[in-house]
This record gives sequence, structure tokens and C-alpha cells, in this order.
Amino acid sequence: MKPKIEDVAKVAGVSPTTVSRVLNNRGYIGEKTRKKVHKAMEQLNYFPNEVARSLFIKKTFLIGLIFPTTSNPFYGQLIFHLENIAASQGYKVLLCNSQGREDKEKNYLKMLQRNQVDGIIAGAHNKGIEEYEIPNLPVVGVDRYLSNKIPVVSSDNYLGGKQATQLLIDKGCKNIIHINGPISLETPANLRRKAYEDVMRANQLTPLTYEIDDHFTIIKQLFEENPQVEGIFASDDLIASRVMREAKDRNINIPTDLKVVGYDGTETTRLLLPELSTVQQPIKEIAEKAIELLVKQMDDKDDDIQLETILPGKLIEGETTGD
Amino acid sequence: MKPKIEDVAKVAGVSPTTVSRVLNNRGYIGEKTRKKVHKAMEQLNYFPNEVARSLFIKKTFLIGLIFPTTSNPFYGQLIFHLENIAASQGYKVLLCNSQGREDKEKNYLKMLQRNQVDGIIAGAHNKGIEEYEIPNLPVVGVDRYLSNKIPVVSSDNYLGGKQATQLLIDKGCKNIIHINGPISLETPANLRRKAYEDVMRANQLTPLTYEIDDHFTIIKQLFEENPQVEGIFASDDLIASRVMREAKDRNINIPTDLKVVGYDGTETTRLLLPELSTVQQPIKEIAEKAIELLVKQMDDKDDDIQLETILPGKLIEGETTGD
DNA sequence: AATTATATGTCAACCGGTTGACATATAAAA
DNA sequence: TTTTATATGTCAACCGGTTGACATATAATT
Repeated sequence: MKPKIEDVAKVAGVSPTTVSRVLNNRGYIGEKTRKKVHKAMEQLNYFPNEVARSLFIKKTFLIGLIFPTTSNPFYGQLIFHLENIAASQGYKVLLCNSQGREDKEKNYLKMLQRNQVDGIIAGAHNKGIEEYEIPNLPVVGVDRYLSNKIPVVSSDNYLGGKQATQLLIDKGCKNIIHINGPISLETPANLRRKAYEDVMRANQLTPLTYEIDDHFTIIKQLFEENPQVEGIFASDDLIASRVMREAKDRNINIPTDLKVVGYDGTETTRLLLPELSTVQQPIKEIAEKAIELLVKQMDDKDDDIQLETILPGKLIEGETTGD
Repeated sequence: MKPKIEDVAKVAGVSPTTVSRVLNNRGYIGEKTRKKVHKAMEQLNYFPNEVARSLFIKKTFLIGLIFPTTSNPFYGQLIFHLENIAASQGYKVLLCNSQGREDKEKNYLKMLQRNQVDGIIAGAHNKGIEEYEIPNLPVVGVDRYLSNKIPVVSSDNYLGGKQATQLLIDKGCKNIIHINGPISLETPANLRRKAYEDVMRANQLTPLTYEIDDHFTIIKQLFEENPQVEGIFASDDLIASRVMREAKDRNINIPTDLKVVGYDGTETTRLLLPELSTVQQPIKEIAEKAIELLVKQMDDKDDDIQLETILPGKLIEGETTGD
């Protein structure tokens, strides 16, 4: 019922080989013939079957994206750019939301291999680190170290962490606390914490880091245990937002009594919380670089592929750190 | 180089037909043979080629999702749920961000047909309305009327608009303005405006609606042209956020001088702007229903498919409408 | 006139997996 | 002993499209 090449050939009055020649613009083709074939395709509403074609050419033009969720502003924006750039280069994107679960991540990896994807870009939780080392399959990590053979792209987390901490110090804060995710995750974002600690020590100040859990209850605890806190550097904007909310609930004035800096600076955050000082990640550039590295590996040019790409973010000073 | 069934057969010491029988659990299979085959698959790191299989069984288990962007909180969350539910039922998701562009939307439709997807869920801008009426291809619309033959799922926009407007009236507002997107888009969200207008007239109040553009400049204009405005019902939370920001810049106190209600109530918005009163859409339920309707069509049971599904939202009263 | 280029057709193998029909051998049940 | 069930193998066609080799016919160039 669905038209195939044979059907197009019959309607156009040519051979199936000629239709294939027209489809692929290969060999000699007369203009009259070409027009007849295109007209027949339109008339039949014929679409070449990419499944059959992929089987033969051994290429699917599929890229698998494995990230925790599209529901988070950072990942949502990153995935948007990745899909957009991939599509503009003729690739199709298979979306895999791993929800930070190792079992789902592994299942997605298997699914992507069964579906013969041309490459994978991943920025999800990972424990069993070897799963990503698939022979002859290009992989790029975003904000995650997947293997010492897999290129990774991230923002300059150290510099960002440094800038955020330095801003709070420059604004007069001495009692500064950092909130980050679990350090057990192998992510370049851990450098934000490292930078915070280094800058604090360089200024003869005592670093103190809280590890966030899923329910932000640690924030209440932070305020209870440190009523004298003057500055908070949160390792992402959602955490920063909860900090601000908790502070408001406790009648702590921002920025007079407490200064806050976040991280990510996504479009959504900048729209919903424009007053937040933050380190804005170069999300579009990260996406561009990730696709570039992936395509480079696909083209079998992985001799000179740089393993780590660090792209600079931008410190945005908002009202939450004072004027 | 990549192992195929023949290779697995050789290592296991059986025939390729037996390997296929094991893969598909079809026909008689001895337990010892089954174990030998599985061991060989593991040893060779063999993954069945779903491309070859799809060609034969004429099913790809692919679902195409066409939405404007993953970068928007509502779409990001909706796409997250859609992918999650699809994956749990063995489907794979092809992500298509149309960015509200008709040309991209059409290209994605073609791409999805070429790639033999089993179905499409779309919630994007649409003009050329016939493109979605593809013979024998299940399609479901979310928040978009795609055709009078294609089922659509949405929240109860009318009730939500009614609740939002009524809340502002109940809080004492008489001068209430509504901000919505372009009415030329065929979307059930237009019912939010209809409800606003109906409720205003039912209360002997004069409705006034502003159509948002891409740059929110209309919001400045709204305040300039209506300095006496007391309540604003924005048809999504991002617009509401900008309204609040503009009010703050003009030293208009929320909620004392101006009450604001938004729409969507996504996780991200609730986290970044918890004080906002909003009508929360049942995003997860919308996703569940959309997948259910799509799978129903795939199973060729579209005799009794309901064409319109309206799911109730929930009015959340926050601080932006007073106590 | 001879040679080369253009245009289209025929044929068959291939891409990897599925599957039905039928064959053969062994084991279990009647 | 006969019949039925279990287990595995062989074979080939199919899914839709690609493509090279070669054939035939016509047109253009030398």
C-alpha cells in the first residue's frame, strides 16, 4: 500500500534503476526523465524508505542524546541546541532521558547500539564507566567524564567557580558557603567547588561546602547551622532560587543581609529570575563543540581530537550581589 | 567487523536460524542451546540490528515528537513525560524542535515519514493544516488542532482561564488585563482568552487583551497605556514573570498594587517563582493520554477514538494574588 | 565513417534479519 | 511397536533500496 520505487517507476514509465539514479543523482539522467520521476513521486506521495537505505549504506544519520531530563532548564536548553545543530547537518536525534538512573542509562546505551546510531552525546550520571567505550562508535561527553578515551566538553567550571566566589568576596562577604551536588558524580562541575575552596583559602577564609540532596532540605539545615552566613555560591540556579526563597521565608534580605550567586544562567532562569547573579554557561557553544567533535570522529579523523574542551562562561552581576 | 547473526551462530556452534529462534523465542529451543547462544552473543558483544529487523517487520517502534523547543519549561516537561512513557512501552523518540517555523515543521514531517516512524505527537505551530493528514500514520495533537480527524489532548483551557479571571475578581480587581499569544495560532489556549472575556462580561467588566510578541515589548506598552491596571492574567508563566519584573521596575507592588496570575505551573516555574499564582496544567496526564491515543491508533483501534480530550488543571494561589 | 558520450534498461547481489516449509534425528508417550 | 513431540538444520524468499556490470540505442564529436 505504501508506494515504493517500483511503483514510482511504473507511473513514470521508467525502470526502478532509473528512479534510484534520480533519487541519488547518480549516473546519466535526462532532464525529461528527471521531471517525470519527480512528478510520479509527488503524485504517489512517495517517500524513500530510509530504513532500507540505512541497511545498505550502513549509516543511519541518527545521534543518540542521553541526558537526565529535558525538564531542567540547563538540559532543556542544551538539548534544544544539540538537536538544532544536528538537524541542520542532516542528523536525526534520538532522545533518551535517563533520570539519573544507571539502569536506564545502560538500557539506553544498548537500545542505541541496536538501532545502529552513528554517534552518542551523553551528559548523564555514570558509574559503570566502561559501557560508553563501544568499539567504533563515536561518543562525546558533555559535563561528564565518560572515559579517558572519550572527548568531553564543558564550561570553564574552575574559572566560573573562581569568579563567583571572588565576586562575593569583593562585595564584602567573609562568611561564604558553597552548595554543590554529590561529589561522587564524575563531572567537571566539581571544579566549581574546587575553585571556591581555593579562592577562599587564598583569601584566608574558611570554606564550607554543603552537598545538595533531591529535596533541598539541606538548605534549611544550612541556615540553621550558619545563621551568620553572608554569601552563598550555589552550583546551579535552581539551588540558588531555593536559597533565595528560604532566605525570604526567614526575613533575610537579599542582597543586604545575604548575597547569592548561582550557575548556568539559562534563558529560562534569566527570564524567571532576572535579578540573580550567575555564571552563565556557553550552552550553545558547548552544543556546537560537542556536535563538531562527534562528526569529526564519525569522519574517522580522531587522530587529533582534543580530549577536553573547556569553554568560558560569563559572570552576570545581578541584584542578588548588590550594586 | 560488527558481529551479525552468522558470527554468533559460528561461535555457538548452531545455525543462524537457531540464533534467530533464540532471539525471537520462537519454535522449539533446547535450554543448552539457548545458553550457548546467549553466551556467544555476550562474547561477541553482539546486538541485533534493529534496522534490518524493522525493514522486515515493517515497524520501527519510533515516535516522532514535533514541538517548538525543549528549552521552554512547559515543552521541556511535556517532552520529558512523553519520552519517559514512550520508552517504558518500548518506543524510541525522535526529537524535532520546530522553533515555531512552518518550514522546519514541514521538513520534520517529511523526515519522519522517510524514517518510517510508527506515529507522531505534535504540538507545534501549524498553517498548512493538511500536512499532518498522512494516510495510515497515527498522529496526536497536544494543545494544537492539527485536523478534524486527528485527536487532540489539552488541559481545560476554558476552565483554567475562568478560574484565573475569577480569582482576580474575587480578590477585588476590576481593571483586569489578559495577555495571550497570537490568536491566529490554532490552539486550545485561545480558550483561556475566551474564558477571560466571558467572565469579565459576566461581571459587567470590560475585557482587554494584549497579544504578546517575541520580545515582550508589549508589556511596557500595557503599563504605559493602562497605569490603573489592577490585575493581569498572563497566558503563561514566562509572560507572568516578565509582567512582575516590569511592575517591580515601575515600583508597582505585587500583590498590593497589582495582582498577577500565570498559566502552566511547571516544575521549573514553581521552583524559580514559587510565589506566582498560576493554573497548573496536568502535563504528565496530557503526556499519558497522548501516548495512549497514539498507541490505540497504531493498534488499528481508531473506531472509538475520542477526538478531543480535555484534562482539568489546578488553580494554585500564591502570593501574587494576595492572601 | 568511426569513435565517444549520453541515456536508459536488465540483472543480480547485497545490506541483516525473519520466517515458513520441509528434512532429519532423537526422545517421549501411547 | 507406533505415534507424537522435541530439537535443530537447510533452503530460499522476503523486507526496500543501492549499485556495479553490462547491454542497447541514440546523439554528438572527431
